[in-house]
Amino acid sequence: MGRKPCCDKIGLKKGRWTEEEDEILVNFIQVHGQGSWRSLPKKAGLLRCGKSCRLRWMNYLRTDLKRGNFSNEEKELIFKLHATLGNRWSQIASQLAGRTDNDIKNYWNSHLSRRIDSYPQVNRGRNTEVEKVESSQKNSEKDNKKAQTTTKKKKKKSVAGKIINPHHSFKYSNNEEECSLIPIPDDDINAESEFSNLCDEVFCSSCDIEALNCSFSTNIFENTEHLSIESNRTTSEYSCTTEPSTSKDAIANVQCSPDLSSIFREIENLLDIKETDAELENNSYMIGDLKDDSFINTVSIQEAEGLYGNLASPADFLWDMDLWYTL
DNA sequence: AAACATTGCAACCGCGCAGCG
DNA sequence: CCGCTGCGCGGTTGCAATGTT
Repeated sequence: MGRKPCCDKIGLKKGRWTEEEDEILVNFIQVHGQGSWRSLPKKAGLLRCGKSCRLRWMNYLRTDLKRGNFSNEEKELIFKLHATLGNRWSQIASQLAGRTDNDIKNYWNSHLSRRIDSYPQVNRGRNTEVEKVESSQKNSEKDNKKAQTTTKKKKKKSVAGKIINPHHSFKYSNNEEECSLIPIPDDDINAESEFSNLCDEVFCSSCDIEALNCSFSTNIFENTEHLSIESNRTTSEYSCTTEPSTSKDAIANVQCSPDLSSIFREIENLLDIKETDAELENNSYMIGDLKDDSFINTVSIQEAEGLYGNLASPADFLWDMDLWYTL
């Protein structure tokens, strides 16, 4: 026996709500209050399903709802909460006054997700393994396209000064610099958690002793004396190769914290441009447009830092780490 | 100007869960 | 403990608005 429908759908209206229907619903709830959605339509005289009434009220007619564009503070909070909560939209919505889960879900799907496709997949709620694989495949396709465009760009210049975080490996990997490696203790290895396997003992041979903070998903350190790291800014993945070796065998693709890419995307967001190529130069992020290869803008490091102040979660901590550098 | 493609968002659908008898 | 009911959630769809060719 199948599940009983939530209401008798025969003769019920579907689709967009009219002003008259809205008025009837609002008036009824103002007099009788919320609750008993199943019986509400009949009592109120609406030819709608109870669920439809509830949805209309919760997502649109409630007086405490905030309309209009999401502020930068709200966007930042959504990023932050999504990193820890995944697609638990109702929980995210509970942290944003006046925003509904549907609002946030829609905004995420249409605006934000495409900007952070490459973020590490942390606690993604009820997503299945199949969905994760599919998502990963989609991202790869996008990244491939983007990579094809990016290769047309001129090679990046080196950055003056030291950067003590994955920026540096990113920058130097383009120049095929090597990083020497100090093995991390066994008890630091925990394959269960992407972030718990945090290695803070990777030293870059080309920039004295400064830590590169990367989170590795697999133990790639055993019997490895040298490690060369290539970073893909678009995917936030670091592909590692051992050195010396007869050939540069890729031994692992490791996921790293959202590095510069997260900042770049935020900048893209702020400047309302769709696809950029950005680099750190002269104490500013240089923003170029991939479409016509033209220079667009610079954003100071202080401005970029300001985007990510007072962050607390593990993921955000790593974002913060991305901003550690000395010049 | 028309046809087609893309985007944004309101609304729908099905499932899981909690409460209750 | 079991089945029923209603609610809430997250995924998906449909369509109007907007952009592009």
